[in-house]
Amino acid sequence: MLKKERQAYILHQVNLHNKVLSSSLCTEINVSEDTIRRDLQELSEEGKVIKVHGGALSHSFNQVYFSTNGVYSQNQKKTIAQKAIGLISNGMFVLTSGGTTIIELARSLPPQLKATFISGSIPAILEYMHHPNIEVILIGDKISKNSKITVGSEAIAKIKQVKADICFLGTNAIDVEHGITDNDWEVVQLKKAMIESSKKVVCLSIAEKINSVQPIKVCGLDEIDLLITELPADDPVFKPYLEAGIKVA
Amino acid sequence: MLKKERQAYILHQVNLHNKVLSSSLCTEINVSEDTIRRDLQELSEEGKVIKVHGGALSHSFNQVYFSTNGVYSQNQKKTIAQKAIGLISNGMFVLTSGGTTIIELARSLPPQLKATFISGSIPAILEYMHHPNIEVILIGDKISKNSKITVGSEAIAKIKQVKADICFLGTNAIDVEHGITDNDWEVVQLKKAMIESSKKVVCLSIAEKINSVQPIKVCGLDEIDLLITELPADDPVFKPYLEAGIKVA
DNA sequence: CCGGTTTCTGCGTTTTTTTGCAGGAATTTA
DNA sequence: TAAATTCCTGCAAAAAAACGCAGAAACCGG
Repeated sequence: MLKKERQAYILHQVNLHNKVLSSSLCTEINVSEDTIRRDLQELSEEGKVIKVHGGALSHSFNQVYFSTNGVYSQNQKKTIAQKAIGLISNGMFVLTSGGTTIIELARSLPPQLKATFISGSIPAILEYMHHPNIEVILIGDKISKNSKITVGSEAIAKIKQVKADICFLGTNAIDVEHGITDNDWEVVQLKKAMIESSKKVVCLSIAEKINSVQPIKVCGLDEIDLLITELPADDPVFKPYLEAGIKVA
Repeated sequence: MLKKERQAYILHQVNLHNKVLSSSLCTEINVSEDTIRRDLQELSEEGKVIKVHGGALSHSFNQVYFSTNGVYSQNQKKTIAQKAIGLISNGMFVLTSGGTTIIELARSLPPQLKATFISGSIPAILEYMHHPNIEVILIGDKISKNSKITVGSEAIAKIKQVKADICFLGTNAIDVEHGITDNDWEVVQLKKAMIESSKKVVCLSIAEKINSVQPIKVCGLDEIDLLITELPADDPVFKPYLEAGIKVA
């Protein structure tokens, strides 16, 4: 096998699988590891692949996972926020949890919207406060420094006193079988209370979190009215969710 | 699994869920905890994640909102804050109002201090949250956008449930004859409640505000235990206050 | 076709990287 | 305060990479 041929094969494999192992290449092509290493070296110098210890990665792999993009998935979150805003109308009482998607929602609220937002999330509250026409109700209690949200029985009791028109939950993991799950016990208690206190429950989740599971259960899918992601509602990934009776937007 | 691959997975998880536990990662990827720790170490050195005890946090989520606004008369307020800090000891329950002097106090708290701070002021809460050892209790209710503090009957009711060791009031105006006065009716109600709920009441005020009057009365001098300004305690301006039975520091 | 040169490849050795492990220190939690 | 985690340091084994070298193959001008 010619050198050029070999390198073409390697390149092909890298682009196909986003990664190659030197060890598997040298058994596939039946050459020594040194040869493979030299090939990878050259391809790397030409910028065709990214050489790493044990093999090589495609350039796209690096772009996807190590993007210097400041805020992760911000564009997706903006899309989600826009869809969510369509559900809010003047005069509504809106309960929200915390999380970066909720922050994006808070930032994207149209200035002329007049509504009342209720939350215990400090970052979310900060955004709501900047809005000219929104009334902000803060849920008080002990602050969890991790999640930057008020947690505890007082907070839950306060939430239970409310009857909100709609509740937006930033979602950490959603799965057909396990429903909504999360990783912070206290935050889960809050979310449960929020769900109980709202006429309509909307989950905001970037598509990547779909079909993932976290240790603590928030609620089953049956308690969710609407799931919002950045994908179009007819994406095949939603089929099992639609069958479970959940609406998708 | 290649090292880069592993790190990409970790980064992905962190950005997705805002936090990861070393323990869960090492079972997911099936490597030792040391390896995970080393990966987190590297990613943290590259600024991709924030390493914490037991795992890592996403950088975007941990972003702190710094109110870098140039504080008026900052040096005087720093002096006041230092004097005030001397009154706080470990284990205390501390009630604070809002205002820039209080913010300065919050920023100057020594890191090893362990105490519980209770407030409805959003800027103050932000500062308390940055402190490693302080428990923060947030007073909830409607937020007044003007004063960035929660106001209303719920907030007052919550304050009345507390019995704090000490209460720090940012003071807008103090006068021998009229006592403490302010210009926001709702904030005044809060301060009154705070005074009632505290064993000891301390007024923080820059000297400029001494002998000035505002429209709404908070309380008379007799309800104040201590007045702190940036001036030395024996400054002649305090003479009438000392005669009125108030202590000055 | 031929001698000389260049390039390529594989092998042995040395060096570097990676990973897991044991202990003791530090931190968190009850 | 005591127990349990988690963290750090040094170390050793395994894997991979780098290096030097030599034989083989290809190339090339005459």
